[in-house]
Amino acid sequence: MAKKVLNNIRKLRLENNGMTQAELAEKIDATRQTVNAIEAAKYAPSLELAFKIADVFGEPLEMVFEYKLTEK
Amino acid sequence: MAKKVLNNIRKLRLENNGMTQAELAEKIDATRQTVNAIEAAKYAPSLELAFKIADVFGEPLEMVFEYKLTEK
DNA sequence: AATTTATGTAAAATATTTTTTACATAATGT
DNA sequence: ACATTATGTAAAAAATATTTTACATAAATT
Repeated sequence: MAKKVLNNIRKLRLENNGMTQAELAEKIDATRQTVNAIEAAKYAPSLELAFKIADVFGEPLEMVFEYKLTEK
Repeated sequence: MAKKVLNNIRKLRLENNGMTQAELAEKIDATRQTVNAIEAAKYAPSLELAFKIADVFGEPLEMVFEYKLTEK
């Protein structure tokens, strides 16, 4: 009933030569802990961070993050 | 040299029967002041709010918000 | 001209995101 | 087996987003 922000970060990291969380963090000027939390969907990133992450993978934002209905 | 989050909210509001800031705010469960600030790019919204706004206009997020190099 | 509606703005309070520091475990390499 | 690298997690502080309350002006309506 409620929409949630989902992401494909882990999949994209692994597809990109197994980029580590720390490497991704460095590329977006954030910390490893932030990447870890966002990837685990502990919280959603700011729009700016979301754009930076999508840019790293050369994907449109909506290929990385989706706003979707989730069962409970 | 720096990228910034730009938006087309005003344009989209006007195209949608001149939807007011207050009406948009209500549809996304935010306040009129928040819509006003985001529209004026005083700050960028959370990713979730950004998705909600895009949904109201039936547009993909990247049609509403762009992360672009800005002169100056 | 007077009234109502829409927008701009601001300060303080609250909520959320991000950093910093730190430790623990899992996975990989030597 | 040992050492190194990657990931998970947590608590407190800092930064940023959002609300609340309030007032001011602009624009539209009667």
